[in-house]
Amino acid sequence: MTSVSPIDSLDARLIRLLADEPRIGILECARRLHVARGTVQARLDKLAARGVIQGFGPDIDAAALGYRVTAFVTLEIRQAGGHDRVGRHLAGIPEVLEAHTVTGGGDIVARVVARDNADLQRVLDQIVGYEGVLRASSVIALAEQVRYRTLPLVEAAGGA
Amino acid sequence: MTSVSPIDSLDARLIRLLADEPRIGILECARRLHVARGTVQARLDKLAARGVIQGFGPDIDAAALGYRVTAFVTLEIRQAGGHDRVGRHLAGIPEVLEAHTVTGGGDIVARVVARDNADLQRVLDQIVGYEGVLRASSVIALAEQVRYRTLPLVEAAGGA
DNA sequence: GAAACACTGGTCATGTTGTCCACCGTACTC
DNA sequence: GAGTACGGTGGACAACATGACCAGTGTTTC
Repeated sequence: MTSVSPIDSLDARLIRLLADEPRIGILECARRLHVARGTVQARLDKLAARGVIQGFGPDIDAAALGYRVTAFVTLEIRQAGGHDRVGRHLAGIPEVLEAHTVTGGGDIVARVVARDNADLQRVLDQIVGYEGVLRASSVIALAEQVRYRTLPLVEAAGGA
Repeated sequence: MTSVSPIDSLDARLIRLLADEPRIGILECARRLHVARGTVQARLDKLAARGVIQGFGPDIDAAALGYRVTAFVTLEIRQAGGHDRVGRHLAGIPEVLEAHTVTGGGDIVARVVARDNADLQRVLDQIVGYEGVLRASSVIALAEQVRYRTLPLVEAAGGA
Protein backbone atom coordinates (compact mmCIF):
# COMPACT_ATOMS: atom_id res chain seq x y z
CA MET A 1 0.00 0.00 0.00
CA THR A 2 1.53 3.21 -1.13
CA SER A 3 0.71 6.53 0.50
CA VAL A 4 -2.86 6.29 1.66
CA SER A 5 -4.36 8.86 -0.64
CA PRO A 6 -7.77 9.46 0.86
CA ILE A 7 -9.43 10.81 -2.23
CA ASP A 8 -8.71 11.02 -5.92
CA SER A 9 -9.39 13.61 -8.56
CA LEU A 10 -12.92 12.40 -9.31
CA ASP A 11 -13.83 12.58 -5.63
CA ALA A 12 -12.46 16.10 -5.46
CA ARG A 13 -14.37 17.22 -8.53
CA LEU A 14 -17.53 15.65 -7.17
CA ILE A 15 -17.15 17.46 -3.86
CA ARG A 16 -16.49 20.73 -5.60
CA LEU A 17 -19.55 20.27 -7.75
CA LEU A 18 -21.75 19.53 -4.77
CA ALA A 19 -20.30 22.47 -2.88
CA ASP A 20 -20.96 24.83 -5.76
CA GLU A 21 -24.49 23.65 -6.48
CA PRO A 22 -25.75 21.50 -3.67
CA ARG A 23 -29.32 21.05 -4.87
CA ILE A 24 -28.10 19.50 -8.07
CA GLY A 25 -28.94 15.82 -7.67
CA ILE A 26 -26.89 12.75 -8.37
CA LEU A 27 -27.96 12.35 -11.94
CA GLU A 28 -26.94 15.85 -12.85
CA CYS A 29 -23.59 15.32 -11.15
CA ALA A 30 -23.03 12.25 -13.29
CA ARG A 31 -23.81 14.23 -16.44
CA ARG A 32 -21.46 17.05 -15.55
CA LEU A 33 -18.61 14.78 -14.56
CA HIS A 34 -19.11 12.56 -17.63
CA VAL A 35 -19.39 9.37 -15.64
CA ALA A 36 -22.16 6.88 -15.05
CA ARG A 37 -24.72 7.57 -12.39
CA GLY A 38 -23.79 4.41 -10.49
CA THR A 39 -20.24 5.64 -10.22
CA VAL A 40 -21.30 8.88 -8.59
CA GLN A 41 -23.53 7.01 -6.19
CA ALA A 42 -20.76 4.61 -5.27
CA ARG A 43 -18.27 7.42 -4.72
CA LEU A 44 -20.65 9.34 -2.51
CA ASP A 45 -21.43 6.27 -0.45
CA LYS A 46 -17.76 5.63 0.10
CA LEU A 47 -16.93 9.22 0.94
CA ALA A 48 -19.69 9.20 3.51
CA ALA A 49 -18.62 5.81 4.85
CA ARG A 50 -15.04 6.98 5.28
CA GLY A 51 -16.24 10.10 7.03
CA VAL A 52 -14.83 12.53 4.49
CA ILE A 53 -18.34 13.84 3.91
CA GLN A 54 -19.99 14.17 7.27
CA GLY A 55 -23.34 15.26 5.93
CA PHE A 56 -25.20 17.86 3.97
CA GLY A 57 -26.59 19.96 6.74
CA PRO A 58 -27.80 23.46 6.03
CA ASP A 59 -25.10 26.07 6.55
CA ILE A 60 -26.45 28.54 9.04
CA ASP A 61 -25.20 32.11 9.16
CA ALA A 62 -25.19 33.26 12.77
CA ALA A 63 -25.05 36.89 11.67
CA ALA A 64 -28.32 36.50 9.76
CA LEU A 65 -29.88 35.09 12.91
CA GLY A 66 -29.05 38.33 14.67
CA TYR A 67 -25.78 37.24 16.25
CA ARG A 68 -23.53 39.82 14.72
CA VAL A 69 -20.57 39.61 17.05
CA THR A 70 -18.05 36.79 16.91
CA ALA A 71 -15.34 36.40 19.51
CA PHE A 72 -12.56 33.97 20.26
CA VAL A 73 -12.38 33.28 23.96
CA THR A 74 -9.38 31.72 25.62
CA LEU A 75 -10.23 30.05 28.91
CA GLU A 76 -7.96 29.34 31.81
CA ILE A 77 -9.46 26.47 33.71
CA ARG A 78 -8.92 24.70 36.97
CA GLN A 79 -6.96 21.65 35.89
CA ALA A 80 -8.30 19.59 38.77
CA GLY A 81 -11.85 19.66 37.50
CA GLY A 82 -10.88 18.26 34.13
CA HIS A 83 -11.45 19.63 30.68
CA ASP A 84 -14.44 17.51 29.98
CA ARG A 85 -16.55 19.02 32.69
CA VAL A 86 -15.82 22.48 31.35
CA GLY A 87 -16.57 21.16 27.88
CA ARG A 88 -20.00 20.02 28.98
CA HIS A 89 -20.61 23.37 30.58
CA LEU A 90 -19.71 25.12 27.35
CA ALA A 91 -21.86 22.73 25.34
CA GLY A 92 -24.83 23.91 27.35
CA ILE A 93 -24.44 27.47 26.11
CA PRO A 94 -25.94 27.90 22.63
CA GLU A 95 -23.72 30.86 21.83
CA VAL A 96 -20.63 28.67 22.12
CA LEU A 97 -20.29 27.41 18.57
CA GLU A 98 -17.17 25.35 19.14
CA ALA A 99 -14.46 24.75 21.69
CA HIS A 100 -11.09 23.03 21.64
CA THR A 101 -8.52 22.23 24.26
CA VAL A 102 -5.20 23.59 23.08
CA THR A 103 -1.52 23.46 23.89
CA GLY A 104 -0.02 26.18 25.99
CA GLY A 105 -1.24 25.38 29.48
CA GLY A 106 -4.15 23.01 29.02
CA ASP A 107 -6.52 25.84 28.26
CA ILE A 108 -9.49 26.02 25.98
CA VAL A 109 -10.22 28.16 22.95
CA ALA A 110 -13.88 28.73 22.17
CA ARG A 111 -15.69 30.51 19.39
CA VAL A 112 -18.71 32.36 20.66
CA VAL A 113 -21.26 34.63 19.05
CA ALA A 114 -23.53 37.26 20.54
CA ARG A 115 -26.12 39.74 19.37
CA ASP A 116 -23.95 42.74 20.17
CA ASN A 117 -21.14 43.75 22.45
CA ALA A 118 -23.38 44.08 25.46
CA ASP A 119 -24.79 40.65 24.77
CA LEU A 120 -21.27 39.30 24.54
CA GLN A 121 -20.79 40.35 28.13
CA ARG A 122 -23.80 38.26 29.11
CA VAL A 123 -22.41 35.23 27.30
CA LEU A 124 -18.99 35.66 28.84
CA ASP A 125 -20.59 35.90 32.26
CA GLN A 126 -22.30 32.61 31.59
CA ILE A 127 -19.00 31.06 30.59
CA VAL A 128 -17.08 32.20 33.65
CA GLY A 129 -20.04 31.59 35.92
CA TYR A 130 -18.81 28.09 36.54
CA GLU A 131 -16.35 27.15 39.18
CA GLY A 132 -14.10 25.25 36.78
CA VAL A 133 -13.39 28.35 34.73
CA LEU A 134 -10.81 30.65 36.27
CA ARG A 135 -10.53 33.35 33.66
CA ALA A 136 -11.62 34.20 30.14
CA SER A 137 -9.83 36.53 27.79
CA SER A 138 -11.54 37.31 24.54
CA VAL A 139 -10.73 38.92 21.25
CA ILE A 140 -13.50 40.15 19.02
CA ALA A 141 -13.49 39.27 15.34
CA LEU A 142 -13.71 42.41 13.24
CA ALA A 143 -13.70 41.11 9.71
CA GLU A 144 -13.59 37.77 7.97
CA GLN A 145 -10.43 37.74 5.91
CA VAL A 146 -10.93 34.14 4.84
CA ARG A 147 -14.37 32.65 5.22
CA TYR A 148 -14.49 29.08 6.45
CA ARG A 149 -13.83 26.77 3.54
CA THR A 150 -12.52 23.33 2.82
CA LEU A 151 -12.59 23.19 -0.95
CA PRO A 152 -9.00 24.27 -1.50
CA LEU A 153 -7.97 21.57 0.91
CA VAL A 154 -10.05 18.99 -0.92
CA GLU A 155 -8.47 19.96 -4.19
CA ALA A 156 -5.01 19.89 -2.68
CA ALA A 157 -5.69 16.41 -1.35
CA GLY A 158 -7.38 15.16 -4.50
CA GLY A 159 -5.17 16.68 -7.11
CA ALA A 160 -8.12 18.19 -8.92
CA MET B 1 -35.48 47.89 9.80
CA THR B 2 -37.40 44.71 9.34
CA SER B 3 -35.46 42.03 11.21
CA VAL B 4 -37.51 41.92 14.39
CA SER B 5 -37.30 38.23 15.11
CA PRO B 6 -35.28 36.49 12.46
CA ILE B 7 -36.89 33.07 12.67
CA ASP B 8 -39.81 31.41 14.38
CA SER B 9 -40.38 28.00 15.83
CA LEU B 10 -41.37 26.39 12.54
CA ASP B 11 -38.20 27.67 10.91
CA ALA B 12 -36.16 26.28 13.75
CA ARG B 13 -37.82 22.88 13.58
CA LEU B 14 -37.33 22.81 9.83
CA ILE B 15 -33.65 23.59 10.15
CA ARG B 16 -33.22 20.97 12.84
CA LEU B 17 -34.96 18.40 10.66
CA LEU B 18 -32.76 19.19 7.69
CA ALA B 19 -29.68 19.10 9.86
CA ASP B 20 -30.58 15.70 11.26
CA GLU B 21 -31.54 14.09 7.96
CA PRO B 22 -30.36 16.23 5.08
CA ARG B 23 -31.30 13.91 2.23
CA ILE B 24 -34.88 13.91 3.29
CA GLY B 25 -36.61 16.00 0.63
CA ILE B 26 -39.11 18.77 0.96
CA LEU B 27 -42.18 16.58 0.82
CA GLU B 28 -40.99 14.41 3.66
CA CYS B 29 -40.22 17.52 5.70
CA ALA B 30 -43.76 18.71 5.18
CA ARG B 31 -45.12 15.38 6.35
CA ARG B 32 -42.99 15.34 9.48
CA LEU B 33 -43.75 18.92 10.43
CA HIS B 34 -47.47 18.48 9.70
CA VAL B 35 -47.65 21.41 7.33
CA ALA B 36 -48.37 21.74 3.64
CA ARG B 37 -45.56 21.27 1.17
CA GLY B 38 -45.91 24.80 -0.15
CA THR B 39 -45.31 26.14 3.34
CA VAL B 40 -42.03 24.32 3.66
CA GLN B 41 -40.96 25.50 0.24
CA ALA B 42 -41.86 29.09 1.07
CA ARG B 43 -40.02 28.95 4.39
CA LEU B 44 -36.91 27.51 2.82
CA ASP B 45 -36.94 30.12 0.08
CA LYS B 46 -37.20 32.87 2.62
CA LEU B 47 -34.53 31.49 4.88
CA ALA B 48 -32.23 31.27 1.90
CA ALA B 49 -33.18 34.75 0.70
CA ARG B 50 -32.49 36.24 4.11
CA GLY B 51 -29.15 34.47 4.22
CA VAL B 52 -29.94 32.40 7.29
CA ILE B 53 -29.34 29.29 5.25
CA GLN B 54 -26.27 29.86 3.14
CA GLY B 55 -26.39 26.57 1.35
CA PHE B 56 -26.31 22.83 1.69
CA GLY B 57 -22.72 22.14 0.92
CA PRO B 58 -21.16 18.83 1.92
CA ASP B 59 -19.52 19.00 5.33
CA ILE B 60 -15.93 17.93 4.84
CA ASP B 61 -13.92 16.45 7.67
CA ALA B 62 -10.33 17.58 7.28
CA ALA B 63 -9.14 14.81 9.58
CA ALA B 64 -10.62 12.17 7.27
CA LEU B 65 -8.72 13.77 4.41
CA GLY B 66 -5.49 13.13 6.27
CA TYR B 67 -5.16 16.53 7.91
CA ARG B 68 -5.11 15.42 11.50
CA VAL B 69 -3.61 18.50 13.12
CA THR B 70 -5.58 21.68 13.73
CA ALA B 71 -3.96 24.84 15.01
CA PHE B 72 -5.01 28.36 15.79
CA VAL B 73 -2.44 30.82 14.56
CA THR B 74 -2.27 34.41 15.72
CA LEU B 75 -0.49 36.66 13.27
CA GLU B 76 1.23 39.90 13.94
CA ILE B 77 1.27 41.86 10.72
CA ARG B 78 2.84 44.95 9.32
CA GLN B 79 0.02 47.46 9.62
CA ALA B 80 1.31 49.45 6.70
CA GLY B 81 0.62 46.72 4.17
CA GLY B 82 -2.99 46.43 5.21
CA HIS B 83 -4.95 43.44 6.39
CA ASP B 84 -6.44 42.68 3.06
CA ARG B 85 -3.17 41.90 1.39
CA VAL B 86 -2.32 39.45 4.14
CA GLY B 87 -5.82 38.04 3.81
CA ARG B 88 -5.26 37.36 0.15
CA HIS B 89 -1.96 35.72 0.94
CA LEU B 90 -3.67 33.46 3.47
CA ALA B 91 -6.48 32.69 1.03
CA GLY B 92 -3.88 31.25 -1.31
CA ILE B 93 -2.87 28.59 1.21
CA PRO B 94 -5.30 25.66 1.15
CA GLU B 95 -4.48 24.66 4.71
CA VAL B 96 -5.79 27.99 6.00
CA LEU B 97 -9.44 27.15 6.59
CA GLU B 98 -10.45 30.56 7.88
CA ALA B 99 -8.99 33.83 9.08
CA HIS B 100 -10.34 36.84 10.94
CA THR B 101 -8.92 40.17 11.89
CA VAL B 102 -9.38 40.63 15.60
CA THR B 103 -9.14 43.26 18.28
CA GLY B 104 -5.98 43.51 20.29
CA GLY B 105 -3.50 45.09 17.97
CA GLY B 106 -4.98 44.68 14.52
CA ASP B 107 -3.75 41.13 14.25
CA ILE B 108 -5.24 38.11 12.56
CA VAL B 109 -6.40 34.77 13.93
CA ALA B 110 -6.37 31.90 11.48
CA ARG B 111 -7.41 28.29 11.70
CA VAL B 112 -5.03 26.03 9.87
CA VAL B 113 -4.79 22.29 9.43
CA ALA B 114 -1.86 20.06 8.55
CA ARG B 115 -1.14 16.39 8.05
CA ASP B 116 1.03 16.18 11.15
CA ASN B 117 3.21 18.35 13.32
CA ALA B 118 6.06 18.39 10.84
CA ASP B 119 3.65 19.38 8.12
CA LEU B 120 2.34 22.16 10.31
CA GLN B 121 5.81 23.63 10.29
CA ARG B 122 5.69 23.70 6.51
CA VAL B 123 2.35 25.48 6.54
CA LEU B 124 3.54 27.99 9.12
CA ASP B 125 6.61 28.68 7.01
CA GLN B 126 4.30 29.42 4.11
CA ILE B 127 2.30 31.80 6.23
CA VAL B 128 5.25 33.77 7.55
CA GLY B 129 7.01 33.64 4.19
CA TYR B 130 5.38 36.87 3.21
CA GLU B 131 6.76 40.25 3.98
CA GLY B 132 3.51 41.53 5.47
CA VAL B 133 3.58 38.91 8.23
CA LEU B 134 5.90 39.75 11.10
CA ARG B 135 5.30 36.88 13.44
CA ALA B 136 3.05 33.90 13.97
CA SER B 137 2.32 32.24 17.26
CA SER B 138 0.30 29.07 17.18
CA VAL B 139 -1.51 26.82 19.56
CA ILE B 140 -2.35 23.27 18.56
CA ALA B 141 -5.84 21.92 19.14
CA LEU B 142 -5.68 18.75 21.17
CA ALA B 143 -9.30 17.74 21.49
CA GLU B 144 -12.64 19.02 20.32
CA GLN B 145 -14.64 19.81 23.42
CA VAL B 146 -17.51 21.23 21.44
CA ARG B 147 -17.74 20.36 17.78
CA TYR B 148 -18.80 23.19 15.50
CA ARG B 149 -22.56 23.48 15.65
CA THR B 150 -25.27 26.03 15.11
CA LEU B 151 -28.39 24.11 16.03
CA PRO B 152 -28.54 25.19 19.65
CA LEU B 153 -28.27 28.75 18.45
CA VAL B 154 -31.04 28.23 15.94
CA GLU B 155 -33.27 26.81 18.61
CA ALA B 156 -32.44 29.61 20.99
CA ALA B 157 -33.31 32.14 18.31
CA GLY B 158 -36.41 30.31 17.13
CA GLY B 159 -37.83 29.23 20.45
CA ALA B 160 -38.15 25.64 19.32
C1' DG C 1 -64.04 46.99 5.65
C1' DA C 2 -60.44 46.02 2.57
C1' DA C 3 -56.00 44.59 1.49
C1' DA C 4 -52.04 41.86 2.32
C1' DC C 5 -50.26 37.85 3.87
C1' DA C 6 -49.46 32.94 5.18
C1' DC C 7 -51.10 28.50 4.93
C1' DT C 8 -53.95 24.68 3.01
C1' DG C 9 -54.87 20.90 -0.03
C1' DG C 10 -55.31 19.75 -4.55
C1' DT C 11 -53.81 19.11 -9.58
C1' DC C 12 -50.43 18.35 -13.38
C1' DA C 13 -46.29 17.04 -16.35
C1' DT C 14 -41.69 16.16 -15.71
C1' DG C 15 -37.56 14.46 -13.90
C1' DT C 16 -35.08 11.93 -10.38
C1' DT C 17 -34.39 8.20 -7.28
C1' DG C 18 -33.27 3.54 -5.70
C1' DT C 19 -32.55 -0.85 -7.28
C1' DC C 20 -31.86 -4.14 -10.28
C1' DC C 21 -29.10 -6.35 -14.34
C1' DA C 22 -25.29 -8.02 -17.76
C1' DC C 23 -20.98 -6.60 -19.44
C1' DC C 24 -16.10 -5.13 -19.72
C1' DG C 25 -11.36 -3.89 -18.50
C1' DT C 26 -7.65 -3.81 -15.07
C1' DA C 27 -5.05 -5.57 -11.37
C1' DC C 28 -3.89 -8.93 -8.24
C1' DT C 29 -3.27 -13.84 -6.65
C1' DC C 30 -2.13 -18.41 -6.98
C1' DG D 1 -1.50 -18.22 -17.41
C1' DA D 2 -6.08 -18.91 -15.34
C1' DG D 3 -9.10 -17.32 -11.97
C1' DT D 4 -11.04 -13.79 -9.28
C1' DA D 5 -12.17 -9.41 -7.19
C1' DC D 6 -13.11 -4.73 -8.15
C1' DG D 7 -14.64 -0.55 -10.25
C1' DG D 8 -16.83 1.39 -13.89
C1' DT D 9 -20.52 1.31 -17.82
C1' DG D 10 -25.03 1.70 -19.76
C1' DG D 11 -29.48 0.20 -19.60
C1' DA D 12 -33.94 -0.99 -17.59
C1' DC D 13 -38.00 -0.44 -14.22
C1' DA D 14 -41.58 1.26 -10.82
C1' DA D 15 -42.08 4.60 -7.34
C1' DC D 16 -41.56 8.85 -5.93
C1' DA D 17 -40.41 13.91 -5.44
C1' DT D 18 -40.23 18.24 -7.76
C1' DG D 19 -41.66 22.86 -9.41
C1' DA D 20 -45.52 25.25 -10.93
C1' DC D 21 -49.79 26.17 -10.64
C1' DC D 22 -54.69 27.04 -8.53
C1' DA D 23 -58.83 28.51 -5.53
C1' DG D 24 -60.10 28.87 -0.86
C1' DT D 25 -59.54 30.19 4.17
C1' DG D 26 -58.04 32.35 8.28
C1' DT D 27 -55.34 36.26 10.51
C1' DT D 28 -53.30 40.54 10.84
C1' DT D 29 -52.76 45.42 9.54
C1' DC D 30 -54.11 49.80 8.04
